Amino acid sequence: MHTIINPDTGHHASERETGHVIQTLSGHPLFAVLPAQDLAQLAEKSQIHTAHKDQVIFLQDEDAHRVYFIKSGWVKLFRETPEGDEAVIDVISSGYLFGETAVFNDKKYPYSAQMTEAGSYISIPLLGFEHLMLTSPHFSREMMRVMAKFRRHQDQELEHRTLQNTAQRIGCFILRLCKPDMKGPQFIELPYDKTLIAAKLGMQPETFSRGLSRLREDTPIKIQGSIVEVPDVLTLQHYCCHLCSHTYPCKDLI
Amino acid sequence: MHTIINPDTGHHASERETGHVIQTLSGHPLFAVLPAQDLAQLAEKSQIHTAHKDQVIFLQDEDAHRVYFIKSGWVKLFRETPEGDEAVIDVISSGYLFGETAVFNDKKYPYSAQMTEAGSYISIPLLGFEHLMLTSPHFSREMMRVMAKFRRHQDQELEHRTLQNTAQRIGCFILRLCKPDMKGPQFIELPYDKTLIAAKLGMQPETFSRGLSRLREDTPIKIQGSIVEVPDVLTLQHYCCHLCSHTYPCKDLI
DNA sequence: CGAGGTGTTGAAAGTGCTCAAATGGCGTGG
DNA sequence: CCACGCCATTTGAGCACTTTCAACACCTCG
Repeated sequence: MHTIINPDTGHHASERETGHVIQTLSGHPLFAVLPAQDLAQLAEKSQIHTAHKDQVIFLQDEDAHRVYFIKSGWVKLFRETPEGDEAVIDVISSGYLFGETAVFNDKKYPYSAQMTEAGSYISIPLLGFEHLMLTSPHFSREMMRVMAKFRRHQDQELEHRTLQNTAQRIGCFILRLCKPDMKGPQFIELPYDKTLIAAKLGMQPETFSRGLSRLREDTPIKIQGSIVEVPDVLTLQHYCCHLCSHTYPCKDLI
Repeated sequence: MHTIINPDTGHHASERETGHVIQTLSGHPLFAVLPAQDLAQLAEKSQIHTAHKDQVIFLQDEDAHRVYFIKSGWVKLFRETPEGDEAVIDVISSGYLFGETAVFNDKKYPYSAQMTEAGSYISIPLLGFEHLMLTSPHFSREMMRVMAKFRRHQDQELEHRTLQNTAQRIGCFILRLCKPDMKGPQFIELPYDKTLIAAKLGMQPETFSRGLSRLREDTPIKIQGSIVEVPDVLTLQHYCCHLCSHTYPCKDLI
């Protein structure tokens, strides 16, 4: 059921593709600090991949040869227990880097990565990435900035699990999809499966469904399928955030 | 009840103290990579502090001027919500660095730090630390290694909250205090308050107490006060780890 | 001895999970 | 076009676990 991509069987990058890679990567603060020459060199060795839904990008504990950057679609990062349970570490989308922590320590991926919506991503050779970290202080500084930001994100995640109930966690999830400054009603589309959102928030699908109902009772929110209407950000914010040590808007991660 | 230390009122480091700082820091892989000269320069600007129980080292959102390194005692890292609830991020001891994520992003501490047992720590000027990261690739590489390791630690923490019940989390906590290779019985002393352990594991003190009782029923473990006798690591391991995606021994963090 | 802190225990309420079943949408094959 | 089956989602009922509130034991310290 899992399809493995061999990262080494990709075609050589065409010039046109390399240009595309450069353009995509330079949108990320991490690569934006690189001199054009370094970026071009890295891009030449990188590849663009398209992936179908459910495609596995790598598996936990596999030897890591490449790091990845999402262009489109959604990627689930997760670990599996011997019993077959799955712990979702994160679900990330366009503009996010993953697999990069393998550069340090044991050069094995610490989690599995799987596409949950069809999309595309760029793969970058680990060695080139590592080389940049050793030669460019700006690059490594930026890398540390990204890592530090992610750490805060994780701290917050853990805090939420401890202090918030399920309805509040769901509300917080929706809140992050809203435009914080926008007054008045806004319409949000849930970015992926409710089942997957549940897993990401650390709850069962049934609990998620009930949590959504409760949110509907407790706040003026309206939900139809995957469309959520938030009549007023402030009300929702008051409902979710009063148990949290962070102040809204608390945008995190890269 | 909170006592604030002003990091700037410390005395100038004596030569003898500087030697001590060098010796302590060089025990950490992060500082071990530094050339003797760089380390000496950093140590000169660093200070040793002794702290009593409950002393506050810094508060969340405070401007960060120094990073810290524990020599002895235990330090609680936590955040507080407007409602007065406390989320314990971690409880760390000798050999651990903290406050260092403030170097990146906004130069504010992302959490509060408080001594929970009397002890001592070294404070290092943020600027000197930052300078090293920009000038020494080895140092910044090591820094990233530490950060990456911590990230895995956090991933595991989150997984535990999702998949393990309280008794198993407690068992896992005890297991980490054991010598993994040692056959036969071993005696462990709980390193700090049960109340604090409960908070670190994300549960109420009562739940911790009951979890301990249940652990006593389900495994051949014996507990008297803060002394735990583990007759056999394997039994405990089987009890706690079968729901976890990591394989014991799963030592983490620095 | 009394006060305060730490840890334990009991009872009741709340929360989330499990298992089971129903609902509804959607694509496929007839 | 419709019937069917599959899958995601919802709903229900019962259960297990955790929290809450309250009471109490124990220890230490003044």
